[in-house]
Amino acid sequence: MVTVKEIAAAAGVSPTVVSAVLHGSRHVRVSEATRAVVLAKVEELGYTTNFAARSLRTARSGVLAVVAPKLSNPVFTPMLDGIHDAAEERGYVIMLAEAMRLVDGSRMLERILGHGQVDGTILRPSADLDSAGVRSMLRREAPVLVLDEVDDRTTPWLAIDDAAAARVATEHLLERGHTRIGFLGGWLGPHATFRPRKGFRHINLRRLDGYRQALRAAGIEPRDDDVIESDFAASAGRDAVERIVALRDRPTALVVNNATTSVGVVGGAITAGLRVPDDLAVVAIHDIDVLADVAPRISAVRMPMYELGHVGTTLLARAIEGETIPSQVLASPPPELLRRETT
Amino acid sequence: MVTVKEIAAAAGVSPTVVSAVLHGSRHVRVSEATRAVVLAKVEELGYTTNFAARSLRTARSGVLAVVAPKLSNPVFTPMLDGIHDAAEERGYVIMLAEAMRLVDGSRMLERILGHGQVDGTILRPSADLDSAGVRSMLRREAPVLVLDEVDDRTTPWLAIDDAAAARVATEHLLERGHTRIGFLGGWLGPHATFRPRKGFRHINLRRLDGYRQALRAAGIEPRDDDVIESDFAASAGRDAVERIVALRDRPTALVVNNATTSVGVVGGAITAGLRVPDDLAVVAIHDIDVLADVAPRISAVRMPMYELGHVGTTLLARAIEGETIPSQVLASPPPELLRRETT
DNA sequence: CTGAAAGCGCTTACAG
DNA sequence: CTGAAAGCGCTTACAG
Repeated sequence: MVTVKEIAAAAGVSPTVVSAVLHGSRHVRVSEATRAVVLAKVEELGYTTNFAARSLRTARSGVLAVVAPKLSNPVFTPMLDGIHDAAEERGYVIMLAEAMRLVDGSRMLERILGHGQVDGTILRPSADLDSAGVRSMLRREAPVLVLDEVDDRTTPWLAIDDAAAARVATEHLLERGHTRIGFLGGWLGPHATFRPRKGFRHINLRRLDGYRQALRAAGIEPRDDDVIESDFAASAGRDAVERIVALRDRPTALVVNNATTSVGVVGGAITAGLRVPDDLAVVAIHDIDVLADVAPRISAVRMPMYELGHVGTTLLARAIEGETIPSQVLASPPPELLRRETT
Repeated sequence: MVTVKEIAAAAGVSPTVVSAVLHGSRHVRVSEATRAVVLAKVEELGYTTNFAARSLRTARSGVLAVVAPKLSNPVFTPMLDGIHDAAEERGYVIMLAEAMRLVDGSRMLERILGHGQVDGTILRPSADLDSAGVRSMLRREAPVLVLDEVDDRTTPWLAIDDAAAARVATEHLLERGHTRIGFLGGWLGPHATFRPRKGFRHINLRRLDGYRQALRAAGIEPRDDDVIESDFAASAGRDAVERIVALRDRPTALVVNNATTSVGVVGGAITAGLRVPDDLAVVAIHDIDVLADVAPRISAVRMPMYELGHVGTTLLARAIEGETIPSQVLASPPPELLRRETT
């Protein structure tokens, strides 16, 4: 392996100068001639940086960890794009980890908790913020930013206005003339397996709040039996629709709190012989590519996930540089309704 | 930050012993009593490994880079699961990178090409193996394994029997009585923007081969105009179906060489007023969750992507340890037909 | 404009 | 069973 020392020897300068040529220095000034010689030798001998050595010396790795549940969820795709773009702009590289895999003793958790490998972490929690792995992460000295969720502890967070998103969806259905609107999703009510900390309104509950606000604003009292608990799997939509169809007295429209589930909802409704949107209208919260390709195309509320990822990563980079960063709701762009064929 | 040296001082032993307690050593033996004291101090002072220092010393980072086009493609989900599982078993951690982002000068490429950060790379190429970034990666001394594709250069590869997958799909349609079967996908024929190297049959062309083999085995001469070039985007399926519907003389069944596209194909067919499968039968190559949730549910050939990722990662780990690994087609499990409602 | 030297924290052959 | 010492490759205050 070619080292700085070898380049220095070949170019007839000191390692100091090589290092300065490679990425500048406040203390060292290099003449154009020297710089050219060094660069030529770097090229000729095929020098590449040893990042382990650099990290050890500078106490910076240039790596950000991104932890999320089910990274393959298409909802995260634009968020990851935003994270990548901001990371590149700020000189960082991304290490991705599934939250589910961060069990005690996993290699990845070891690295996030250790030194010299990860400068900071973006954590997109699932409803349960309180796994042992996550808790130890929050105790680490390296900065953590909670993304797409609100945290009532001291960790800084950046979230979308989820209540507004559900309001936009519900208002759209109200405008289409519906008065009996259901809200379908996971981890919502008394049957949820996840128990939020006392007084803490997690992402799904904040959306539920928005849905209820919109109904009340239209003079409709929300009904608890129109809040339909389901799972997050794609198949959960089909299961839920089967239950809904069996009801004698049922909603004529649904706000579906999960883009993937909405595909199953519409698929299940059609299989059950319902006409969509005539017998059942559907709006998904979150837009994903496939919603525009199924038949009928599914209406959705676009969430600013790219912007969330981009702004969040920039905030984390600032935290790493020592700034104290504020927790906040992403101001713009607001959630936006995309009307398609299911409403 | 707590260091090995500090633990040693607190426990009244040398750094040598601390290191040996933390992860064994061929040369150093430690008594149970000493071990207990060291571990107690590690716990008490909250020691965590500095991975930069370890990597520098051992010349191993324990990090594998995984490079693929569009990681969010659901087709890759099980492959990434397999990679993660095998990595964990072998003591590695994964760094994910989008191939498209590995442009010249990107931070991530820099790291893959440098030392001390990445021990080896799994490369799932897109049809064009020849980007500048990829080429320089193949020139690096750190091992590279090409996954889910065949490479005619010296890089070792592990691939699925893609011809067999297309054969299975085509044979199923033949059994259902179809005699006019089309093959729809990207980068197939003379109109493809990608030009494979002379004599090189890339993944899509190998599937095309399998489709033709199955037709010929049934005594049907493949027709060039039944090979329908499309894009990989989900919307490409809708566009392609519009073109197909417009034909006076058209296939009654399609093998769709892309799971996401197949959703658009079925959606577009329904929007165009076709009955699926009566007017148009569809089989996708690759099974993804959503195919089982749309209406009608889409038939597919399951590809062993989890196994591909798992075996491939194990091979790469062996290559890193100095073994010469053979290029091969994954022997089992074979591609398997999942019959649903579109055939 | 350039060089000599120290040191980041770890692991490991070697000596006892 | 344990310790002293070297060194991985880099960057950086400091001296000139």
